[in-house]
Amino acid sequence: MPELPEVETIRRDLLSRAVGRTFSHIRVLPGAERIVQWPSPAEFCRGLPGRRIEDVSRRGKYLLLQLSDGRCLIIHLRMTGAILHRDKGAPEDSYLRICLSLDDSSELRYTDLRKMGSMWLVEEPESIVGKLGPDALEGLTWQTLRSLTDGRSAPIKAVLMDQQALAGLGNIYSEEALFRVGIDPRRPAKSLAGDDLKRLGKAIREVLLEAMGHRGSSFRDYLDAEGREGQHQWHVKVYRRTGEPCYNCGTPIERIKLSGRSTHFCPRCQR
DNA sequence: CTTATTCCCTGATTGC
DNA sequence: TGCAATCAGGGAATAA
Repeated sequence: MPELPEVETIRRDLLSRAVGRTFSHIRVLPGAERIVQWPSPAEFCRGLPGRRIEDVSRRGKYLLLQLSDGRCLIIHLRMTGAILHRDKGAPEDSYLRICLSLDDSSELRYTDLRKMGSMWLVEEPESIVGKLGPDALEGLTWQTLRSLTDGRSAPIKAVLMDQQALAGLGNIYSEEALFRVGIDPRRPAKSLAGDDLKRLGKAIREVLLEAMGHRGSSFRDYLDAEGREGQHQWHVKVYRRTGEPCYNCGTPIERIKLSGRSTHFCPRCQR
């Protein structure tokens, strides 16, 4: 389930592997049409060939490929999407949904077991990513956190995962950041003091940078653009550790449902 | 405006 | 052991 560190890892892979390359043939495999959100799959396949990839950027969990004709290819991986940069003749990958051939006999293979990912080919990227809040890595200050949490009675974890408040955090890294600062994920966002928010902002940054240092977390499906797993799953403190002892105090990690999402935390360390 | 729930999708895991 | 129910979860849509 790619969150900010995973998407950023892929972005960096693509900077060296795809920037400067030009799209040739595009294939949307049968049954994968709904991944292409805009324009129609047929227009999508006609629109990309001949366009060079000028840059790859990121907003939250969205990847943006800036193209030579001024348009932008936007990709969201949802839970099981991956972008694999392979030689044309490489062994086939499971769950291939969209194949974007490049001019150097390589291809970007979009694989996605659950077919929930999305792509857009648009003139104006803000039409897709404009609704996002500030990026959790680039745009985070504690004053920002204050303005996001102000007046909100929703659990702090729900606010951290709200992409229109703060873009980039999902279940893994919101849980890890809250554990790091000892804050109960159920606490109403507005109940956090300024000092809590300062520490939380720092923890979010630290957790994201550490995960990026490990090239992301591979719990089930995540692979980088070279097809390799990340390593941060071996370093999480609470995520999916239900019943296992807290590394701080030994208390079993609890799992609850919060806003429809499973949530892991230490009932003793997080108040 | 807010927060909570459902749906999408398919393979892995859990429970009886 | 076998098979059905549940789980995983980002974000859009919908309900309240």
